[in-house]
Amino acid sequence: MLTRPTNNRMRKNDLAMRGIMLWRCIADDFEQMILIGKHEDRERLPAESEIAARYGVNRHTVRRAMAELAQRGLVYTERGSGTYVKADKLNYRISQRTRFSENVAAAGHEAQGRLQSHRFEPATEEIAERLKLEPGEQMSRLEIVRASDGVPISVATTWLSARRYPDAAKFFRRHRSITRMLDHHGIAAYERKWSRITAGFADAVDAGRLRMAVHRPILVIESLDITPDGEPILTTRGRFAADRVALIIEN
Amino acid sequence: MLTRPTNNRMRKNDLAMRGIMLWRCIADDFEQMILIGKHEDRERLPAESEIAARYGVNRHTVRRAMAELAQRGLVYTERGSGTYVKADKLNYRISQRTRFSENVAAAGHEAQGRLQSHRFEPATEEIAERLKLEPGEQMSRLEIVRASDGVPISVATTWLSARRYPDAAKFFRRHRSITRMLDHHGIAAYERKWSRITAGFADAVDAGRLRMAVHRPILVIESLDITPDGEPILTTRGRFAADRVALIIEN
DNA sequence: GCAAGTTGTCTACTCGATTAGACAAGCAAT
DNA sequence: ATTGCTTGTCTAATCGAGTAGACAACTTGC
Repeated sequence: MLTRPTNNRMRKNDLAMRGIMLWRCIADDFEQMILIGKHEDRERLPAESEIAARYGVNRHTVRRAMAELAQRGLVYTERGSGTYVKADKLNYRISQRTRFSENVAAAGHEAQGRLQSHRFEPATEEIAERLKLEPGEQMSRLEIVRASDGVPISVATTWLSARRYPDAAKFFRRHRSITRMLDHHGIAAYERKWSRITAGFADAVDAGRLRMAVHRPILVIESLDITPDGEPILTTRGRFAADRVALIIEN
Repeated sequence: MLTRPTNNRMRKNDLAMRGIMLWRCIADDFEQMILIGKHEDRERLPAESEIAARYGVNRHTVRRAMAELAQRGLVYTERGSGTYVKADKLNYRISQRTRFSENVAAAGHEAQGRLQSHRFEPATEEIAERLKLEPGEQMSRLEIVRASDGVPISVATTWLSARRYPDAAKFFRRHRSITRMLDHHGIAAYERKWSRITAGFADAVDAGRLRMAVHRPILVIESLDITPDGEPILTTRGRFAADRVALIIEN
């Protein structure tokens, strides 16, 4: 809550608040509350008109704040009913068969994937070693943003050999699926060899793509995918919005 | 500096910056730099036009930011010459004879004092013990904001016996000086018995009066003043903007 | 003294934030 | 089905942020 919710004339005299728009203050208040965990998942928030009265602002200002929170995936609105907290994290299972779309489908949502950028670059030592290639070999580097019901979940950088998979970007752009892109290159099945999980903070670029604030935490998953024969195919560095995902590992 | 100083069209798409005004971002950047100590005292900042070019904004927007910083006492402008960093802290000497006005005068500045509020309240045990009064005795409680050349330095709560000094508020309001207020009550001289120094953060009210951000540190000085005979006169709880003051104790 | 550079001030304009009010559309419970 | 409440949408108006340009007033170095 604002320091003085009922009086927004004082806000203008409050140094800390000057230069920050009303809707942003309100949005930040609710974001804080939700991320702190003060609300249940699917909990109904007060009506827009009530929030407006509580802050002493117009209802439209509250709507602006809620629109912001909705875009960040923190709440969702149902016309005629109310605005509800979306505090559930996507349970993202990391297994031998790890597929983004299947993880999202299992949660009852619809998955989207979008190729943000594609370029060729030589393999670093690190990547060459992972994929058993020569350092300096030309690689396809795909930057893919993945979302669940429109809410961005992760941004992943994927490297694969440009020689072996020359049309990776083209096929991914067409089918929006790594699985089908590999299918076009004659790889019918692939599985996860290993995953390495760390945590950090979103940089400006990732934060923008994930529609999250810069200071929020992310989960970083580096991984290697192989054919059933053990042949390395691709390696990925994924950054997951930690506020929206929980990783599940079952043994 | 902003993440992308040269391009402020991207700023609008940056989630973290949406709803925060341009001048506020620029002001925050410079405040950060100055408080971190990246600038010398009296160092000249780039010209307004150059800062504007660097951020890709209009010069007026920079002026708005600088006005903010000037009001917070972080910079000062000299017409025709430039804008300069004001990173020097007021050396506030705590001695047997501690006077705000004398400390400010010693630094070559002009002191101001303003009675923010005045009310009567019974003495707490703590205060009664300090002043050798009965708990519950009626006290005058003065809230005084003190400034140096217009920059707020401290806000102090002073308690003295309403019975012995019935016109404390009236005389202070007239002369804006504790010394002269006491003179009217027949106290020609007084001295500091003890001071107790702690640190903390400004609450919303103090932050507003000190024109500082809520999260900035303050020095808290509790003290007792007595007559040369050892008779307790008043006790004070002062909150000093730590960014603007250094306390000097010489033995 | 002069020229170059800097802050201070003014006007005019556009755009978005915010307010205000009204009504449509949809949900839920009686 | 009706009633009450809620979100969605629209219009109109005010105010401040930000842009643009010009000029005055002032400082500094030559």
